[in-house]
Amino acid sequence: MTDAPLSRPTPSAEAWLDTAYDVLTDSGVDAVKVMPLAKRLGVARTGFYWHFKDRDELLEAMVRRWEERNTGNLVTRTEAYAEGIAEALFNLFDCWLDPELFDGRLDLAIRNWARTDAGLQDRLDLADERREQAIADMFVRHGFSPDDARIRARTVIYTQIGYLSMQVCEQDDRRIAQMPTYIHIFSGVHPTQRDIDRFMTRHAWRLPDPQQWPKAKVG
Amino acid sequence: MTDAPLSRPTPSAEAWLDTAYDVLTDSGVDAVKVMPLAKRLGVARTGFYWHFKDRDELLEAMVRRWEERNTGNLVTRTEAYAEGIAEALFNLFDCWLDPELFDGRLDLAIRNWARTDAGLQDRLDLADERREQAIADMFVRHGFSPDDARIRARTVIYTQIGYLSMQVCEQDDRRIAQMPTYIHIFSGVHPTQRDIDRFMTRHAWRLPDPQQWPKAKVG
DNA sequence: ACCCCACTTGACATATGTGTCAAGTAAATC
DNA sequence: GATTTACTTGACACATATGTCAAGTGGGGT
Repeated sequence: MTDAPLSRPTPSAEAWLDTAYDVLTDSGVDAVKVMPLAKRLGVARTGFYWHFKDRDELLEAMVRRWEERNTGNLVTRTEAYAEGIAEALFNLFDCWLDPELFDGRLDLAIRNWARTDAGLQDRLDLADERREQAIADMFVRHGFSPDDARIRARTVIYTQIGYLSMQVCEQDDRRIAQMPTYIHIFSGVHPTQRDIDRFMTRHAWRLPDPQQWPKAKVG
Repeated sequence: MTDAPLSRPTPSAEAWLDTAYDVLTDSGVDAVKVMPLAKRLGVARTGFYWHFKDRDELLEAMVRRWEERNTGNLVTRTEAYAEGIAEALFNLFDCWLDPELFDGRLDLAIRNWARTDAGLQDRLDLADERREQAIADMFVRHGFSPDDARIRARTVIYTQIGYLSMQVCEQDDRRIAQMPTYIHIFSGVHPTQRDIDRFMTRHAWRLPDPQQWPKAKVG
């Protein structure tokens, strides 16, 4: 694992990286091997070593891609302006819908990989602590006690990681329809119609039919 | 993968199996290889093939071990008698504390493995559906609407799988202390002092100091 | 004392992976 | 048109894995 920042990868290095990413996210690190990647790219295996020192350097590049993405965006979403806890949670939920904000498949792959790589596990623990703290702070800002906020933050995080880990595949519209209920469970508060509409409008293009937007419950 | 039931393993087959289990649960399937297992056991690698047809047969035996354990016990816990939803959830939480009832490490290992094995993923999906249904039924019995019950069941399951997936390591007493709060989040109801005492008594031997048992909140 | 059964072993054949190196190619620069 | 630069290649050396097989060992039953 090098410390030097990977200097603007050439198109071909990029291709190795992209293929490695695909394999990592859908089969795990153990499947990221130079020989199969070469086969997939239809080039000679040895060319790899011109672009990367060794397999580890490729893997390190992938970890970078992850670090620069998931946690930062998530923390930023928790800091967005919100009138109440429901709106704040809706803001956070944007991450679960937009792969640009949070790459769930990559997060899961990194998480599994970390199980057998102590160094990576340390980096992951740091990321997790940052995420948990950011979400707990959000609850505190909306009037929850610090202890309660921390456990609620964990519930939110564990639920999302559990969702990813269980490979649930639902269509966006179904997931979105359930989100107001999740908000109620996580916060004890029913989102208002205004909260729901704001969220649904933001994700309207993911929803086939605006008539099916959920209605707020009296609460 | 054979269909014949594994007939009463010899002591030595048992040793292969146990070692394989250890490696599976702490490094994943990809690490379960005959050669390293042999090294660990200090015997010749080839002896393995007297006890098992091939590597797949060993893996299949491990999946059996999992199927015969986790889901069955969990479903049974959801069916235990309970005066209210809080007590019912406490009953379920026994699984998260007693490795005899639910082997979290094994569950996680199987889950990761299933990501690259379609057949196993199917078996896992069936297990997950059974678990979800059992927990949802439990909520319904305690007065929740079917839709709400289902999402609450998912929250409970995802939270636990997320907890496992995140490799959180906390001491039993800290986890136990937080459980009443989780109960409140999952059900919207604060457990009574009676619920808490019943649960704490059951797990007293895991708790160093009875003075620190949590107190019920007015709710 | 014998042999057989349960089990173990080392040698072999083969596949798949890593990484090095000197030679090859093709396009841009001089 | 010659040279340099960027990149690719096949041959080599080596490690690690799977699975087969014929030969070996050692304890219990006859």
